[in-house]
Amino acid sequence: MKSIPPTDIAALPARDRILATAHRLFYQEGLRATGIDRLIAESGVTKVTFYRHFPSKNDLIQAYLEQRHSLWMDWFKAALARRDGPAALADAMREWFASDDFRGCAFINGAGEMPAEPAVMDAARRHKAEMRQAIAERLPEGPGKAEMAEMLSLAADGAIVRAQLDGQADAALAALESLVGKLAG
Amino acid sequence: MKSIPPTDIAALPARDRILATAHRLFYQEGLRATGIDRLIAESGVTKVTFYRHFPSKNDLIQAYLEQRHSLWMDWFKAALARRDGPAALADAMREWFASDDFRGCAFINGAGEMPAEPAVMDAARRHKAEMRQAIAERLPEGPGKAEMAEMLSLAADGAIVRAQLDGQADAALAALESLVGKLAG
DNA sequence: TAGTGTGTAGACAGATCTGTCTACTCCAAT
DNA sequence: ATTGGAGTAGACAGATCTGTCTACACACTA
Repeated sequence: MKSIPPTDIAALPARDRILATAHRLFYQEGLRATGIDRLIAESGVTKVTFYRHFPSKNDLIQAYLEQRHSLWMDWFKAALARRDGPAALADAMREWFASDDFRGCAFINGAGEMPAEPAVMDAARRHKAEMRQAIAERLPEGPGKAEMAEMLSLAADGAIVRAQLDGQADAALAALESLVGKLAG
Repeated sequence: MKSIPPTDIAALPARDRILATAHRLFYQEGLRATGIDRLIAESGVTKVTFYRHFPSKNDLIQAYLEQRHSLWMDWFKAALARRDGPAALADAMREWFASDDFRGCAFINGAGEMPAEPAVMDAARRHKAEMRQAIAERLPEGPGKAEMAEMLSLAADGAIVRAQLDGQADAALAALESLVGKLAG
């Protein structure tokens, strides 16, 4: 999976530069760890421009989470479609974990960091619900479909966390593949 | 599971009051979201006392993570010992998720929030490694033991994240129990 | 008694944070 | 030509943050 978002932002309009920079820094370094002066410097805009497009830092955080959700979910659905059955999930995770900028799930990270922000918690909940739905849609119809989607989602989140904390993907992927294999067998 | 750490701190020595307050606030609200003036006010100590015991906020964060690890792991091992087989894991999670102060895993939250702090990332990695080991130790000897421990750990982390983001435990527990049942079957 | 350790009160400093504002320029549309 | 939108430069303000410091009191031990 290529970086989300694009890293060459110079030709973008100011708003997109800000959002791309925010996306990169918020995801890599944390929401509160990223100050607006740094966002402004790296976006190549001025403060007036920054605040013209995003009235507050929280607005930018929300825009970042929306963009993240949209881009990630598009990628996820496409990745799941490349192979039949639950093994597609492991393949998708392998691809994601291998990307240079992988640092876990932005929504898990955000919810852990800013539990007092309803917008962040809502975004996280909705993101995960849609991830489960995407997984479910690729499963064969039948009485165990919903349960299988729940279990696969649990496995995926466990693997995401494992890969993030390990700082590398091998053990997470091995465990995920074993688990998916058990569930598919 | 009763709250970690104790909530009635008035009779404790100053250092323990600081650490207990830090534990509560860091876990509930986040590391950076908790400022030292608040810690000081709620600990009932002065600034000199605070800094006499913890030379910096980062030192306090580390002490918090160490205490958290120690208390949680003691509880986890005891909880796993109450029942034979992988179902003990689901029981332990049920107990934890039901506690009033449950807000996910302090180590996942910390790693998501402060990836640039090696001490936080190390603590998270070690915590999860010891959790996997605790799970493994309760499994029967055999060729698939290590793999099973890996899969159960993945399931546990997935359930932890799910319960945290949902803000309630039902779906997480149902999914975990299904998954554990599949693995044990 | 003297020394040490631990506690109190809270003022202070500098850094960093988020957000507000003035003044100006350029471009496109009317 | 005029207007509006979007961009520039960067100063400024107040709040919040982490950490430093003076002065003093009390308890315990040798």
